[in-house]
Amino acid sequence: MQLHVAVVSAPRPDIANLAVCRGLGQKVAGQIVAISSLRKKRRGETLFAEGDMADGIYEVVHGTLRLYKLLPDGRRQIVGFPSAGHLLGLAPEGAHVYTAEALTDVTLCRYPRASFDRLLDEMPGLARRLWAVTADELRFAQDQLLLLGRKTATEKVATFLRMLADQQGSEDEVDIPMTRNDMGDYLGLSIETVSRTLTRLKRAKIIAMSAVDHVVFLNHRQVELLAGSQRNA
Amino acid sequence: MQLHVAVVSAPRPDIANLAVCRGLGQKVAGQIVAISSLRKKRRGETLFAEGDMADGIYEVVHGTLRLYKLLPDGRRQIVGFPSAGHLLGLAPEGAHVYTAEALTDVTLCRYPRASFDRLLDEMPGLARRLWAVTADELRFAQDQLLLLGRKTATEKVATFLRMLADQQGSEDEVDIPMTRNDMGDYLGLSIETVSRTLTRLKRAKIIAMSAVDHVVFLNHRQVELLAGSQRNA
DNA sequence: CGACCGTTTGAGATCCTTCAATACCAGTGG
DNA sequence: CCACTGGTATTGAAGGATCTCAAACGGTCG
Repeated sequence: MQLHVAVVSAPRPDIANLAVCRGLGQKVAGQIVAISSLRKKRRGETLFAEGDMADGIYEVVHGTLRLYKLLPDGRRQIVGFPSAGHLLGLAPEGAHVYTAEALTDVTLCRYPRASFDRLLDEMPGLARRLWAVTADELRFAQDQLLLLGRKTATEKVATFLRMLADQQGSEDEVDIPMTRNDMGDYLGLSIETVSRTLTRLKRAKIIAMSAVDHVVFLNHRQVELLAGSQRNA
Repeated sequence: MQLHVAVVSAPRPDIANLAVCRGLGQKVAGQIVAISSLRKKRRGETLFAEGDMADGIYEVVHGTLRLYKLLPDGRRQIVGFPSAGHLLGLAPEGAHVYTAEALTDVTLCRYPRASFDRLLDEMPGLARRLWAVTADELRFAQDQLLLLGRKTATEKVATFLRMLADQQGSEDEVDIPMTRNDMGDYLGLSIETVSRTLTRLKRAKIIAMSAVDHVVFLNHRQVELLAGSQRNA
């Protein structure tokens, strides 16, 4: 239902160096692009839901998604906010284990399961690359376990802001592309606690906010300390 | 400092079908065994610490480990209790991101980084297998995120008991091989809360305990409900 | 038997949540 | 231009789940 053909015959330049391909040969990268197709979702739309059969692997080209799991009564845990360059649906087989929704308008590159499997057999480096990517995600998830299990609300928020900043390559300013609700469901906090914590950080002159979705770090030292950067452990 | 030579020249039968090898050819499995060496640790000993250079990959042959991360002030989050068949140190490069300690006496099989890398190049199926294993661990970690971020103490404990039971292949009895302290640090709870929660489950006739480290499920239905098994979502 | 270590229980404090009201902001229609 | 509306964010007050501190209990091992 997408523009496969158009894409394949005239891939856009930014597709040419997709993250999956990085580190693989030129020819090989071409083969990957050949099986891919673009897909777009508007803000709020669902890409796939927890429990759906995983019929493909996706790479985010543009925009940000929200991945989450639900408890029967509706409590939600967001497990990630993948943006450009991230892969999802990496479970090699079976059903998706989380729901993926567009946080902003997004463009994705889709690799159908079957073709992808074939490529895995043909291209020696690919599986290894996917292993590396998945291992990285695992490491990230384990950091998040520490955050959810053992950090206080203030530490959680500080960690989150630093994380966003790193992701945006910004040293002392952050845009927050998600709502307080999303932040809360990512950090294991209520929306009110997120809000109050930000207020407290403002009052303590650790951050400033020019808008509800824009934070400036005033006291880097303190932010690092609260985030409990691994290096100082 | 271990019995490498003895092992390599006379691998014990149970080593022959290690988990890494599963699904790989007979010949290929032999090659893997060839680069491996056995290592033993006694209860309480440290296999490697967070921050140590990852010089190898380990597979648990016998016993159980405790993997954890620390905050600067000593707060601890246990990220897993790998037992026979599990792989660790799967980060393809760099430093270990958690500490690994022996929960019980353990036997491990070690694959040195360098030799392992060589094998990865030579054996097409291996990287893919490692990808699958790592993806599985990731899925598990994400379930744990939901637990830590959104479940109540009672739900956490119930989930934990069911998880242990599944692991032990037992339908309605569980041995708890770790202390309350370990349980707490795994579930993001204090040791007292773990204890009180178990007491409440006992009083509610949902479980019974013949010893501090042995639980019997009395009301399966209720345990499942509390654990919030994914399927009912 | 006594010491030790882990577990349980109790009481009080704390952090975070819940419920409720208010504030803010962008978009819409009068 | 401004009031109105809907959605999100902030703030307040009260309650509750979990934590901390402290003491008692229980099993194990010399």
